[in-house]
Amino acid sequence: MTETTTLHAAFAGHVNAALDALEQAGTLPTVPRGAVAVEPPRDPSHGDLATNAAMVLAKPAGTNPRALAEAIAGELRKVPGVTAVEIAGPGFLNLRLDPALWVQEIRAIAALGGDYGRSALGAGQVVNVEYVSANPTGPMHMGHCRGAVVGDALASLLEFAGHKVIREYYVNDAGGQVDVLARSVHLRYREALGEDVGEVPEGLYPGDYLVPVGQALAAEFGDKYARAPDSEWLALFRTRAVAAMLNMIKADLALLGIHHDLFSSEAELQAAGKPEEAEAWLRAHDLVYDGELEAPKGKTPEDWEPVELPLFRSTRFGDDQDRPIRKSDGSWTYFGADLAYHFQKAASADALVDIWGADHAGTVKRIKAAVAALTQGQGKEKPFEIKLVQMVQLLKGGQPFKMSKRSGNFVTLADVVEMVGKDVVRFTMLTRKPEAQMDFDFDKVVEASKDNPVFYVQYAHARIRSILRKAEAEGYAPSSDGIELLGEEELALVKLAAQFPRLVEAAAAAREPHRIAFYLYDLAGAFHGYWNLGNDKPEKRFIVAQDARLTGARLYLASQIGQLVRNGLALLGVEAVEEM
RNA sequence: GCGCCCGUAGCUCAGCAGGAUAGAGCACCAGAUUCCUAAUCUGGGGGCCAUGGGUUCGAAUCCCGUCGGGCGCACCA
Repeated sequence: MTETTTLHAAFAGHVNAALDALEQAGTLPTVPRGAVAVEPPRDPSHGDLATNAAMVLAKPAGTNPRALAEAIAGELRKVPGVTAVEIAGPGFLNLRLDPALWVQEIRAIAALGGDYGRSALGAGQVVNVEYVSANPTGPMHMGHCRGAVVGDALASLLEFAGHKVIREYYVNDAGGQVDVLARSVHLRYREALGEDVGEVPEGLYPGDYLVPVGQALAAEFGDKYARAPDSEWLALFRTRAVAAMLNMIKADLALLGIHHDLFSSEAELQAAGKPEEAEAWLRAHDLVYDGELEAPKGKTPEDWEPVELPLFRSTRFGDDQDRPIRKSDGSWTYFGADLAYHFQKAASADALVDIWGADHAGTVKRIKAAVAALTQGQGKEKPFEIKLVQMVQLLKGGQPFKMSKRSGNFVTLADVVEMVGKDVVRFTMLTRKPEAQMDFDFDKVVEASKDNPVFYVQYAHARIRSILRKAEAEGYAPSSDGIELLGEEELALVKLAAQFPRLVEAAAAAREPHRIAFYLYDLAGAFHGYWNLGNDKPEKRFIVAQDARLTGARLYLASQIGQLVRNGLALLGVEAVEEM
């Protein structure tokens, strides 16, 4: 065997081979097997692995589950290492495996090291993951944090599952907000020149973070633009301000260990005429027309008046109303530029994933519609998913914490990372499924107590490193020589470890990195439980005096569990610490 | 009014492409420390999986209605 095959992958293959054999023998007609699963049963007394193949295939095959189960069982009994195959319940096939087979899985972890769990599932397909994409008008705040962490972990997970991943950030540097930014910076520029500007007027960004930007411009240009009309400085100040904000955002993201491959500028996209190209194509296919915008649903504002605008026919794709791609002054709406942007992304990827905040949920339908229309027109529709991460409610001592970029009085990501650390922030954001709302209580998280699952997991790794150090000092070394000496308790740990590869695939397919975090928590729990056996029973400790073979085998197991914890934490971007 | 997300133990949440008796942490109760890190572990009580229907061999999981919470609803981004 030149390639190391993990145990679950091997048995998925064995079940498949058994079905092949039955097809060839004419026992089973050729039917799709998509729903066939091979997984450990919830109840360990049911065996080591179970498959639902007979139940799932009975109906399409026109036979009954028990009869089919008998036939499959016959094939599976031939597989080396299978000690028993039982048919249970409505037609489950429960397999019991030779413990030696499980023990081999430890060697697989050792052989593959950091690659244990890596999958070819993605088959090299290029997936573009766009995440964060916060407006470049200020530093990152906690509202951006969840999407940033989830997107980054998802990107790592997809990579590990065999995709080529592009980590992309879309820079909205073309709209009205960046003009406001430029004017705010101009104010700070005049302030830096000695002018008393007083309070920052309503409608401009008041945050102190713009002060150094104004100072830099004052140092570079003197009072050249202090009294000049904005036509002379607006574009320049906008460019400078956006660049400064982007640098700040990149520094903030770096604190979380996040680095994008690509920053795409909306302004450059527009300068290159991409939205015009998209519009022309959509008009040619009757997907954009000049029409009257409907009044908003619900409460209609007093100043509502009908206008004619170029509209995209998103209602054809299930949206509530057609959406404008240009404003009445002819400039692009956010949507108009965004559809061109997504079209551009689709050209260099096999699939697209966007991570958005839930406050943008209302625009999902229109952009999905536009991407479907445009990529269909290009030949084949590109898979495009939008993962919405729900709001994070910031609490401090039970009191809600308000965040508002305009007030300039918000909780920055940098502050939080400084307070609690990157690992706590990242892990905490991943210990809840993204589509559920979340409370982030500072006092709780700052506590850094055992309430934080991240410590529980890191502690498991630290303990492993600790025992390996201690053993080395006492002259023991991990060794697979005595691996057959490992018993029930060790096997339970191995069985949990062996699930990692299929978990990676399931999590990647579902685009749900949080599953890795929960798995690591379980794994850490199993390890701590095993460790504590030694409290009552000295013979269950890792280091057993006078038994170098058993000690070596247990250290070998510990070492591989440590490797596994590192592999999982690496996907989440959390450090595996040596000691605590 | 409409769209999307959520509703599982007292609290915070898992539940793996419907699967066999619904899980964990916290809190509560009872225990464990001359012991490789007690930042830990062992045992116990606690559930009409919001609610009413439907789909099927089987539903916390899929479909429809209702109730409750969140987000959004012009040319903003």
